[in-house]
Amino acid sequence: MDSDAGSTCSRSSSPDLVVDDSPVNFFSNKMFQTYCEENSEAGKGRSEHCGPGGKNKNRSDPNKEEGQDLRLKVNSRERKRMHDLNQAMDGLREVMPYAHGPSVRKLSKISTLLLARNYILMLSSSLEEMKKLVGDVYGGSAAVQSRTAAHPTITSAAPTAHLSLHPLAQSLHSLVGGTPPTLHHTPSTATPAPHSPPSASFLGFHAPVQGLLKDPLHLTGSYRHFPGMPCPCSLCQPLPTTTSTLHSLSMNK
DNA sequence: TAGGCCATCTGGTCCT
DNA sequence: AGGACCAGATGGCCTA
Repeated sequence: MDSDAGSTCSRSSSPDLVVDDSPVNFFSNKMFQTYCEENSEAGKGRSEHCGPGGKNKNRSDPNKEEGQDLRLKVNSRERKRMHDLNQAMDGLREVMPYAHGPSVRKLSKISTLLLARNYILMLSSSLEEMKKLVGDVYGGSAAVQSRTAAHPTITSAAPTAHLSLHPLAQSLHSLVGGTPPTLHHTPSTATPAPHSPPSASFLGFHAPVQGLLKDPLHLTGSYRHFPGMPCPCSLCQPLPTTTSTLHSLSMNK
């Protein structure tokens, strides 16, 4: 009943509603407002029927009207807060090296968080590797330090990730039976804009993996795996090399 | 049909 | 006092 409207706009973290990144625009969205109004009515009904939660105690309160208004306001705020949270989650999904698109099921919240965590860890370790590599190439850490000092943002993990991901992808997906496609190494385009977020194409993966893998984290086959990309499934968990904290990669659910 | 995921409501707690 | 944040409860939708 009441959740019909809710599910319509929230099931997919409001992809239909979010036509603008601005939260203000989002919440001034007519559709959302309509939903809120409808849901407010539904909320009343729900309260009267002692719906979810079943914690309604003062249904016969003399200040019922005021109490209801307050309750509706609080509910609306909470709803808005959760929508903001979902928007942020969508924003996180967008920058994750994972297949996007209408035909690909959206990552769940927990999977998004796990993937993001692994992604960060992988980039961190890749950055360390890159520093070592550059240090070796230029014969000393001084060169590295001078370069990083001059261009702090250029020490983005992107090239690093590209270099170190290659063996990672090979090893991981040979284990799971996937056939990691040849990584496109295009030196001319390998260097991203300094402030551009890491993307799959930048990391050398211009196309999704051909195979869809089953995984033990309840990700259905509709999820696409990128070779070497951090992935919430345990098979694709990157193997940390630098930090001890990386041993707890698989956050216990 | 069971289980996963999600949105929503709700009351409590903490902060400004 | 009002708002933000949190966690528990509940019910709907979807998929295996």
